Amino acid sequence: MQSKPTTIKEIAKILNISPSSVSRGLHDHPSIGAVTRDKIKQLAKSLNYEPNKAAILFQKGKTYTIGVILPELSEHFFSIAISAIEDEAIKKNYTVIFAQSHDRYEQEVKLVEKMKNQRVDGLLVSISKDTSNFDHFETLNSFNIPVVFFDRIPPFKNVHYVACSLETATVKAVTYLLRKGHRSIGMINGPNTLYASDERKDGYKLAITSNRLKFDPSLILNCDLTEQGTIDAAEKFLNHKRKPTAIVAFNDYVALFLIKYLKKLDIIHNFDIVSYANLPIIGYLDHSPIASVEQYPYLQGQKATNILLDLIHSPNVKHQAYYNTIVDADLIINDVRG
Amino acid sequence: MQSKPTTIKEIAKILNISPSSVSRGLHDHPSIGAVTRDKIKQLAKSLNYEPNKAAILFQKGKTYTIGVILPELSEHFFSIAISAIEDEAIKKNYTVIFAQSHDRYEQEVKLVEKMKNQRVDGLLVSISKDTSNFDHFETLNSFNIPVVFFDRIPPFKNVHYVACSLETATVKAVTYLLRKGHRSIGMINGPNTLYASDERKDGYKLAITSNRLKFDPSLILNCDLTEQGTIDAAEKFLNHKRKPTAIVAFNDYVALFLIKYLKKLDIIHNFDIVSYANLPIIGYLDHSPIASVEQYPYLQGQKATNILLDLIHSPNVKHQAYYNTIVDADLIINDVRG
DNA sequence: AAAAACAACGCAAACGTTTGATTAATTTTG
DNA sequence: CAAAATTAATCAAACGTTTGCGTTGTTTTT
Repeated sequence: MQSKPTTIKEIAKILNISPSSVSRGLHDHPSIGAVTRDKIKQLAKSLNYEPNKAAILFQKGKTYTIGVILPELSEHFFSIAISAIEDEAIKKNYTVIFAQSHDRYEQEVKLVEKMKNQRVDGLLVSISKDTSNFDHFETLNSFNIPVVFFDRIPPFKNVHYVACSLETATVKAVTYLLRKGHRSIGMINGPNTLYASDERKDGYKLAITSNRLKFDPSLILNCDLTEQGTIDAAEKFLNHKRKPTAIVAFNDYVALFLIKYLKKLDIIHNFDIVSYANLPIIGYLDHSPIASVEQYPYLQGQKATNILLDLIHSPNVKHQAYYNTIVDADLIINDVRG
Repeated sequence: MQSKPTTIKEIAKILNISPSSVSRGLHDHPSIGAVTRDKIKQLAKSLNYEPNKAAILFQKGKTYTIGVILPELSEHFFSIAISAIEDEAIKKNYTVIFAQSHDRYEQEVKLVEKMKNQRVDGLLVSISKDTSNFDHFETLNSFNIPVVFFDRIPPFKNVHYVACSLETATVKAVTYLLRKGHRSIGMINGPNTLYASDERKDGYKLAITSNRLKFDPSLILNCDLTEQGTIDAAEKFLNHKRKPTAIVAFNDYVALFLIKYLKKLDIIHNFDIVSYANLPIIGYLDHSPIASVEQYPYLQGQKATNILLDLIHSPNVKHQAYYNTIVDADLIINDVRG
């Protein structure tokens, strides 16, 4: 009893007109009579006609689909971002397909290929941790598939991207700690492959030097963002000749690992920690960061999607201008301490 | 300079053979010579040929796409689940498209329609809070689109589903509290439209009665799962003639609202709270539930996806047997208290 | 040596929709 | 009233791939 979906052809046959007329009728094409148009629409509705999207996509060479590649959907930041992407896409009648790179470069390369095969109309990408080569995105260029990077973006400007000004945010964060009287501030930074790491570093430097203090590079440690990596960094700080009294953590996960470790050593009260917001309930922690950089994932997702849709709809001319959108990050002070 | 993707036709023309031969060559069809097959494959590779998926989908009437409809992607449980779904789907070369009902029935109905239009090969659904009518899924039946429900499932058995035995889990939870000496245990339950609410209620009853205690229905309160709803329920418990000493919260969000409220009143220490796991770091809370029901979202997502793919690949016969898969939930005791 | 079997390929239709070109019917215009 | 313009509809091709069937030419079987 499997009923096949109604087609334009069937409607045409019943009404004794041509399929093209039906198509035009359904699309309010000017060269169709009002009477037949109404008859077509009425019958279509009563037969529960649904356009066969596969056929349309095939015919038009467009898929009305945007692809999203991100490192890890279970990370709160990305789940919020893709939630925004879907909300925004559905408004414009686009469908979202997504895939996770699981922070692996090779997987990312494969997924870009896959998305290309799927003929997505555009691609939204947050690059993986260990992506330093960006050739796989070049291909998309020649196929005229626009790409907008968000949050985790490549370290150059000649691409479209939406990201936070983490530099500015970091300046705010470090300045806040300086105002609180801290004179030795450690930073557990991410890997150097990430542009986000550069920004944090630059912000740190800028905050220090513009307060006429001397910048000590050994107070910035790189970290692979794992728990062990965080512990290693923390240990180095504990043995540092200028043992920091405050630490800027790369993100809430690092902050969490750090807090866990410092709690275990029972020295958590000797430190003020500032982090970058990833987790929704970090503020409810026993010992939580005293301030957090809010990166507005929903807003980033929204903006990236709108830019992408804009590029999709814009004429095929090579853009020489790139969207380099910066979403302001804010420092959220977490007054209530546990 | 926008290069169009290579097609089978072009390959055929270059090799002076027919498109059908090229197609067969690429698919290792038996009735094609080994020599030409290799020539075809070689040329295809060198021309960077990628099959036009839209065309194939159209031709075959299959999309190799599964749709996922869930209430809210930013909820941790669902972000984990869909992460599993995608991981599982990509293994079998399926693509995932998803959409959020935002817990609204009307939206869910629309999305089911949309998914049907998209001609998904199958659908994975976690139903919205206020869905009590399930007609919109009936349509899919006649179109032979299998549906597997997961986690939030309809209150009847003649559908495919994967869910937790929340009844069993609740028995475990309440029994645990009874063993700890609690004699008045409150439950902040969800809305009655959810099957999950029934299960919790049944589990509660079962635990109480099988311990030869009398069941007091007024100790189970329904809640709309909002912060205010939680507070309302909490207030009722505080004014209850048998004021509970332990509370079973519908989920971590409710627990969070509850803890916040009880902390504000500074009576948090008078209560033991048990919850159902939604949030990754609930254990790090200042005051956290003493135990948590783990529902294994990743596992549920995996199983649901595999069942769906199974149904997709199984012959079109009407199944009279339904997959009713129960994933065991575990009670995780949270020994370390803040 | 004739008949049968097989291997390797081509032909053409099909999937559902859109769209430029065309025709037929009607109305307007000088 | 014939010619031109307008309206309303049809025709046919196209999008890329797959697949049942038919057609060769070659090899094996009797």
